[in-house]
Amino acid sequence: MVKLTTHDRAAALAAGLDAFWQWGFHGTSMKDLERATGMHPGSIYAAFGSKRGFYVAALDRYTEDVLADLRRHASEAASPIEGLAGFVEAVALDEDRSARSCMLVKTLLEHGEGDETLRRSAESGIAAIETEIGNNLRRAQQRGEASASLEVEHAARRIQLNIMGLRSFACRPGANESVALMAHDIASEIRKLKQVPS
Amino acid sequence: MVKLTTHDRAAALAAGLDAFWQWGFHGTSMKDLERATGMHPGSIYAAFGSKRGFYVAALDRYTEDVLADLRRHASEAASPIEGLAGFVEAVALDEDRSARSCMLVKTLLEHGEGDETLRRSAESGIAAIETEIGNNLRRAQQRGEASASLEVEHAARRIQLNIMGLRSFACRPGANESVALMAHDIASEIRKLKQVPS
DNA sequence: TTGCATCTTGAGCAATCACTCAAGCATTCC
DNA sequence: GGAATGCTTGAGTGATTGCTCAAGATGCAA
Repeated sequence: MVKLTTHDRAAALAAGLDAFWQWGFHGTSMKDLERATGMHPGSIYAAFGSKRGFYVAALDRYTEDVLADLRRHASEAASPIEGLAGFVEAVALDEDRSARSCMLVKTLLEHGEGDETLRRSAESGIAAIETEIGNNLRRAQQRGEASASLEVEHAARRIQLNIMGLRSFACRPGANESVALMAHDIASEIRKLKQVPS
Repeated sequence: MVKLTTHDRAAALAAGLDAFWQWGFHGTSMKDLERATGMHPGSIYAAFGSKRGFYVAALDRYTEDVLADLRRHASEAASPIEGLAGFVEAVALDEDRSARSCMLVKTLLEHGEGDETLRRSAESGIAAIETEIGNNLRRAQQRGEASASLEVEHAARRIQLNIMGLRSFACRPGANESVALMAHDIASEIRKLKQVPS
C-alpha cells in the first residue's frame, strides 16, 4: 500500500466505484479502471493491491456514503421517523443514481455463490446500514415518537428489505414514475410506526 | 439453430440456467458451460448461437418456471389472494433456491447499464410476472375477495417489489430465520387486501 | 456396401484478461 | 551538484476469453 500523492486516492475511489457500479466486478476490466481513474496499472496495484482490493475499498466507500446520507437525513428532519421516511423518498429524487441499484445488493447478487471475500464485505455493509436504521428507530422510541413495544430489529430489517426492493425496482427501464409512487408508499408505511398502540 | 438430438435441449437449458444463476453472465465462462451441460463448444453454438443467446434462452426458461409456479399456487390455494400469499411464503421454504436471488433481478443489476438485449429480456420477464400477479388480484376482485376499488396495477407492483426485496435479502449469508419472518410479514400484508373497505 | 447428408468434436484462433517489473523520472537530502 | 530514494510508467507476461471450422463420426437410403 502506498500513499497516493499525484493521484488523489479519494478521487480514484470515486471513479472506480462509478465504474464498478455501472458494469459490476467481472464486467469491469483493468483497462476500464485505468480509463476511469486516469491511473496506470502499476499505480492501481500499488494503491489497492489487486482488482478485488480496489473493489472492496470502493464498496466500503459506498457504504460510508450511504451511512452519511442516512445520518444527514436524520439530523435534518423533524424527527427520527421523518428522517427515515425522507431517506427513502430521496431515492426517487436523486436523478443521477435513482436508476442504479444498491451497490451492496449488486455485489451480493453478483457473488451470491463463490467469492467469499466480496460477499462478506457486502454483508458487513448491509449490517451496518441495518444497525443505523435501528438506531434511528430506537431514538424514535426514546422521544415517544414510536411505540416502546416496537421490535426495533425486526422493523429495521423490514425497512431495509423495502429499500433493497425499491432500488432494484428502480433499475427497470422507464420505471421513473412508478418508483416515485413506490417510494411514497414505503415512506408512508414507515410513518405508520409513529402511531403508538395502546 | 439446430434441434438437439443427442443432447436434450431442455436439460442443457436447465444446466446452463443453474450455472448462470450461480456465477452470473460475466462470471460464467464457456468452459464452465461446457462442464455444466456436458456439451462441446460447437454444439452449444449450434443450439444457442452465442453465450448471450444461451443466457437469454435460460432466462426465458426461468421466467416460465416462475410463472408456472405462480399459477400452481393460485390453482391449489383456497383463493387468489391466498395463492399469492402462499407463493411468497414458499420462497422461504425452498431450500435449494431460497439462498438465490431472483434471476431476473440479478440480470437487471448485472447489466443495469450496458447490455440492452439482456436488460430488455429481464424487463419483459418482470413485466410478465407483474401481469400475472395483477391477474390474480383481478380474479380476487371478481370473487369479491378484494375491494373493487383496489388499484390492481399499483398493488401488483408493490407485491413484486416486496418479492424482489425478499429474494435479495435471502442472499445474505445466514439469513434463513429472518427470511422466513420477512416472508410471513409480506404474506400477511397481502392478506390484508382481503379486507374490503366500506 | 456405398454415397450422401447431418451431427459431433476439440484443437486452435485472435483478443482480452489480471497483473508485473525494470527502466525512467522527479524530488529530497547532504 | 551528486547521490539516494521512491513514485510513475507502459510494454509485456502467461493464462483465459468467446468463438470457429475442418475433420471425423454417425445415420439413413438405395
